[in-house]
Amino acid sequence: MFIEILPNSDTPIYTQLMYQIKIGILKKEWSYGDGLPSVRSLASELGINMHTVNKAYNLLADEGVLVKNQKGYFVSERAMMASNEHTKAAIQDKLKEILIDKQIFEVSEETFNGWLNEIEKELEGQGKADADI
Amino acid sequence: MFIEILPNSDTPIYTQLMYQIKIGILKKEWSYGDGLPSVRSLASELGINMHTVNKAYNLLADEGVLVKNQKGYFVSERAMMASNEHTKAAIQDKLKEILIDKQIFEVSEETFNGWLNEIEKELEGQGKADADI
Amino acid sequence: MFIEILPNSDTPIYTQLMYQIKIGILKKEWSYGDGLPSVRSLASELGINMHTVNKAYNLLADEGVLVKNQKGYFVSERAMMASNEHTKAAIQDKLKEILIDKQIFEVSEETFNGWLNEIEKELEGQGKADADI
Amino acid sequence: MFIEILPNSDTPIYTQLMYQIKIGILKKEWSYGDGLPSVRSLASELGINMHTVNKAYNLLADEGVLVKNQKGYFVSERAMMASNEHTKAAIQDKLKEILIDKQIFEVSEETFNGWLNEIEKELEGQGKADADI
DNA sequence: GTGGTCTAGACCACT
DNA sequence: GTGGTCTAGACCACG
Repeated sequence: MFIEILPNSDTPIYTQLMYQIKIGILKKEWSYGDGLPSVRSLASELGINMHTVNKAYNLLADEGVLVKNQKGYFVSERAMMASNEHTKAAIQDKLKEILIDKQIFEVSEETFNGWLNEIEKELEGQGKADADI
Repeated sequence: MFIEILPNSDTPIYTQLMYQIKIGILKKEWSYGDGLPSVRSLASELGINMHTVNKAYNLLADEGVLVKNQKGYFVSERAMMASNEHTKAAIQDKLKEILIDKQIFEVSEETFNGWLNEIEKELEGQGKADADI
Repeated sequence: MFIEILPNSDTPIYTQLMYQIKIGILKKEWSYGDGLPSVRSLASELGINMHTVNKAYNLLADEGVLVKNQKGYFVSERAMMASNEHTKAAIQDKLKEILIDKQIFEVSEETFNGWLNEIEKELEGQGKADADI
Repeated sequence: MFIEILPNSDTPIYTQLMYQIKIGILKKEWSYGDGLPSVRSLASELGINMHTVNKAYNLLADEGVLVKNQKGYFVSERAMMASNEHTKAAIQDKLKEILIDKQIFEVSEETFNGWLNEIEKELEGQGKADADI
């Protein structure tokens, strides 16, 4: 799994990391039960601080995406990632902001749907390939 | 135009304000050339800091949604709000995050489309009413 | 509110702090909506690190005991502190451990109930006094 | 005696093991003078580290629940398990934490007593059955 | 002045 | 060698 971090982005590093890991799971580069790199090794590999990785891992554990035990962090069962109310509300809020900007900046329905498809195709990645076998 | 600010919210006040103004424009409560309340008056009306209103107005001017002259801030022509590359990229980034979470938390296509429709209907709101006249 | 931290205890400082704040709320030394000391001021007052206070505040916010906004941390409404399943399970697990030790070490029913009453009386504190008025 | 270890748990394995052994004693599956499985055999049976079993046994010996001699670890007399001051204080501290959370999260007296009874019944378990013989 | 983020580095608990 | 805790100190976002 190649994780790319942009240190000068306005999204915090730990947030970037959370999404990169989620993408890795969606692309089936990690599966249920797989262990993630240790906090310290991933930190040194990415050239960032241990605590930043730790924060990302912990938030993912709070969301139910990862589980932790004394041995480290692991990908949890999909069933555990049930979206709670808080998560749902957050998604809806973000969606509302996007739709407002879509209308204000007059992004056409075609362009918007093009983006949707493009991103969904990108997220399938390896998973799609597997399905084709 | 009724602007509602939630002081206890994760989203910064200036961001809330930006979206509330955009909603006002979408609902046609303000049209091209209309002047916005002065920074000071809006700040006191909403009970928030003057600098916060100023920041929101300035960012909206950066986005091309408002224009500023010696008299104050005004709603710009829709054509001026053409999405520049930066804005487009921002929308796409947000969209990607949403779609990742949608898949990770297994939000069904139906539920997601339901949200989309619900929000779009909400955004029509007053605008729709006007059209009916 | 006097908060006492034992740096050499085996319970982490942030946990001690969480319980001390909860006690403060139970004793009505803080009420709904009251703001807590700033992360940095409480840290310096207690002679501990800012991040430790921050962790305690954040965990209390996760539990619903506090709410945070851009202005700081505040005591949330009692209704918001609804015990979720996770919290309940944690309490039950702890309770089971206590009852096991109670029986293993042959703590009599009388002694145990004495402890219960003693602690509950201690927790009433100022609240009881108010009720007496 | 069936000992169940949950490797994915917040409570350390050695702690889980300590309580499982205490439960075994309460349920009279081991009595005064009975020898416990050797450190190595129990470790391999449970699929955990030898040091972990050793730590649990040693702590139980510290608490007076087990005694150690050249032949191994044995259940000590009930009288030896008399709660020392340190143990008492530990129980009271835990109890205080529970009662704080009970009040903060508004667990009703009925619910709480329900939990108490449920757990005590569970701890009788096999012991109760023996008594019936 | 408030909290948020990030870094650097130390010591400890668990296995 | 794993994560957990704590400290110290810097820079940024928000109001």
